[in-house]
Amino acid sequence: MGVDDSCNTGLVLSLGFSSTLQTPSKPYNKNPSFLKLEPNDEPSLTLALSGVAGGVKPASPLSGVSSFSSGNKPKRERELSSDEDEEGTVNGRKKLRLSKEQSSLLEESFKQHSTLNPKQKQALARQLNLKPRQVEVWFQNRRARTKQKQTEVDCEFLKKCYETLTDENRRLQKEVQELKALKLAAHPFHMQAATLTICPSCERTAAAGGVSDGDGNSKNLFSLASKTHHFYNNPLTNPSAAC
DNA sequence: GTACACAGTCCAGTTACGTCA
DNA sequence: GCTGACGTAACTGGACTGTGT
Repeated sequence: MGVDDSCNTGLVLSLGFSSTLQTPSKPYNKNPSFLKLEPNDEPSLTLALSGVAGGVKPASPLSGVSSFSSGNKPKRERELSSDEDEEGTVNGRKKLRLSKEQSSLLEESFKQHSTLNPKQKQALARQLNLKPRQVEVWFQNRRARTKQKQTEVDCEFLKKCYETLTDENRRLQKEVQELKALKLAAHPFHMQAATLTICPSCERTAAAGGVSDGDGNSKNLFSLASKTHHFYNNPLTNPSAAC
């Protein structure tokens, strides 16, 4: 799909929304998870150098080697408490199915806060007759699913944006063509110069083609065109951004 | 004040189990 | 009964933060 294609240009095109960036209120979160798009949010496209744009988590120079220097216990060993392998399974991985009551209570809790502090986790685990680790895992997976769903919704929204902008671009291109034709009809002698530009960023070059109007005033041949282009106040639809 | 170790937590990605068509 | 797809519990590894020494 064209929208998803990356060009290896080092540029990042992102769609942002002005009003409701929902971030969970907890100390550990540093990634912009749980970004929610609301129907009324104004989309804004930004173009930035990859890795320079805000919100991009910088890769640690030590990533990939940090485990060598870690003196920590292995995670598996650390996280398995003494009562945790009591099922007697080969690798301690016996999957259980949460009951409907457990699931609905977890859901209720998740609605109130998508992360848990240790006390909440303990309390919930006691209430559900689960291990705190299970509650923690459930919340992690639940957050991941929420994010995945949100990503899918965002993707659909971006597709629609793309289609809308494509249509808009087509319409504006057509309008430019019509205005050029109109201008040619009004100033047939300047046909050659008039074909030079359609873009405000080229205006300076075009101004060299200005002529005297007989009163000694230099007239910009492209004043009409540049006025037309100044309609593009919206950066989303400004064709000069593509230049 | 700084450096280090450690515990705790997060996320992204993966694995593996249970269920259902 | 077998099988593949799917949902999800559980795991792994890296990164980060807070705390104690």
